[in-house]
Parts: sequence; C-alpha cells; structure tokens
Amino acid sequence: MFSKACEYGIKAAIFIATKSYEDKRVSPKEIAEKINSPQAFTAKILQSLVRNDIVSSVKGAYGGFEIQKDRISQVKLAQIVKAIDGDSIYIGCGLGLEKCDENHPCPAHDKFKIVRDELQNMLENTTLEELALNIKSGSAFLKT
Amino acid sequence: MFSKACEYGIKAAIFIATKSYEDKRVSPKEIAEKINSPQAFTAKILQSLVRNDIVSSVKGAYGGFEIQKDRISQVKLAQIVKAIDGDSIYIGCGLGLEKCDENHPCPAHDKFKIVRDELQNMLENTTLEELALNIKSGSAFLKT
DNA sequence: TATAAATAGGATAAATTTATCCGAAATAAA
DNA sequence: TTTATTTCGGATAAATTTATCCTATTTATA
Ligand code: FES
Ligand code: FES
Repeated sequence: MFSKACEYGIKAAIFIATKSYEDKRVSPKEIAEKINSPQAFTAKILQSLVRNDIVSSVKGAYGGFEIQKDRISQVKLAQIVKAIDGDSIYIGCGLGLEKCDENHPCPAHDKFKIVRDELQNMLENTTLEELALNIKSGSAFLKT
Repeated sequence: MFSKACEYGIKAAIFIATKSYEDKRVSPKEIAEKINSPQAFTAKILQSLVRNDIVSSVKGAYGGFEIQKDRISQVKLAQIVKAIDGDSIYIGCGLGLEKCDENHPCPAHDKFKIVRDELQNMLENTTLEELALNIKSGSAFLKT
C-alpha cells in the first residue's frame, strides 16, 4: 500500500507526537529504536517531514524532533503520505494508465474509485492525535 | 497500490479474455502492444498466470494464450493479484508491523482494516468477465 | 521427418527503492 | 570562545523491482 519510507514516516510522526505531549524532543536514534527502522534512512525521512512542516527540528545540543502540541490534532495522515509518497495513490489509475480519467477509464475504474475514495477519505480524516493517543493508552504498538 | 507486474498481469488477462470470446489466441507481442507494456517482461508475467491456472497457453505453431470461455466469469481479480503480488495486501499491516494482528495492532489498524477489507471484497467480487465486457463495449481502455 | 512458429525459462542488465556513511552546519552550555 | 551535541545533506552501496536477451522446448503443418 505505502512505501517503506512512508510507513517509517508515519510511525516516526506518531512517536514524535507522543513524546511532544511530554515536551520532550527525540533523536533519529531513539525514533528508529522505538519504531524498529533503519536509523540513517529514518533520519532522511525525518528531513522531508520537516521540509513539509509536519514535524519541526531543533539543531544542536539538546535539539531533536518535536511537534508543537497544538499542531498534533491538525496534522492529517494524508499530509504525511502525500509528503513522502506523493499523490499517485489519490490521482493515479489502479491499472497504471497515465492518469485516472472518468472520460478514458480503465476497465476497473468504477471499482477502484470506490476503494480509493474511501482510502483518501480515511487518510484525510485521521489525525496524528488519535493515532498517538492509541499509543499512549497502550492499546496499539509501533513495532514487532 | 499494485506492482507494475500486477498491473500488467491484470490488463493482460483482460485482453486475453476479450480475444478468447472470439476463439482467438494471442501472443505476448500482441498483448504487450495492446496493453502498452514491455514485451519480454509481460511474457514472464504470463508464465506465472499460466502456472496459477488463470490463463492457459498453447505452445508451438498456432499457439498462444487463451482462457476457456466458461472460465472467464469464474476468474476473480483477487486471484490475479494474489498470484503476482502475493497476499500481503490482504494480511499485511498498513504500517509495516510483522503482521496485522487484532491483538497487537498498529495505531491505524482499525482505520486501515475498513479500507483493506473493502479492497479485498472488491477484488474477490470482480470477475474478469465484467472487466472484459467493459473493453468489448468500448466503454473502457487498456492503454494511455 | 523437417521446418517454422510459438511459449518456457535461465542469465543478465537497468532502474528504483531502501539503506549506510561521513563531513558540514547549527546550537546550547561550559 | 571553545566544545560537545545534534540535524542537514551529499555521496555511495545494497536490495528489490522492472526490463531485456538468448536459447531450449514444444507443436502444427508442409
Ligand atoms: S482510470 Fe483506472 S482507476 Fe480510474
Ligand atoms: S496491525 Fe496494522 S493494519 Fe492491522
């Protein structure tokens, strides 16, 4: 469904959010440990989350990654996916035609559209906040 | 969503079905032209469709790929996807946890599950027949 | 039986994604 | 101001996916 990069990005953002509730910044090292991902690769993905204003970073000693507390409920899963995987999942054709076009549809267009619209809807209506709360409450996990 | 190989496989199967209605066998060359795919790679994918009993092949002169007419309505999109991409799309975790497990869910499990189940449902209830008919009727396309 | 036509399949190459490494730049604290 | 710490970003490598090439095998027909 999503690329590895995107999976790491989502999980990293969720972990950063849980820590930000406690006013703590986190390093790529700690993030990679907690979400079970390769550290250097994760650091790269964090950079693109920063460039896309999904998380913020503070350089230097005592720095790290964080998310402003009042932003956690504003960030949608869709933003993270779009930042990392682009929007092909939304506008691309399920069978690989140049683009998904009602006027020149692939044979599975109507079927795909329903599923894809639901996916898009889900991503746009799911906030980092609710995902992070699932972690904080102990009812969901970021690894294994 | 699907791999390139899977997209090609689905489109190839649809094209073979349309030709099989006219009792015609088709070559990888013709298939690749009609679905706009690399020929040799498409030939490889056709081999796995044959191994998975989705299409049948006839070697030698006047041979080619075909689907028994009465099987076209039996073949589900799900079989093709499973043959080529495996079942990770059905049983895998959307955030990349080892496996999707109600008892050890990722923070997005409940949200993903809804979309994934709908995708699975769609794939299992969509037949090659209806897709091929969309092509025959001219209301859908396999390339550009 | 010989020939031509067609799929099967192994070996290899190109492209993309995933992953690692290392030095540069920034920053807080001593 | 110096030092230690930390993110940034470019270069590179490994792994996977996508794509190509060539030969073997099969089969219908002449
Ligand atoms: S044209 Fe293929 S999904 Fe819309
Ligand atoms: S555990 Fe992640 S989708 Fe089910």
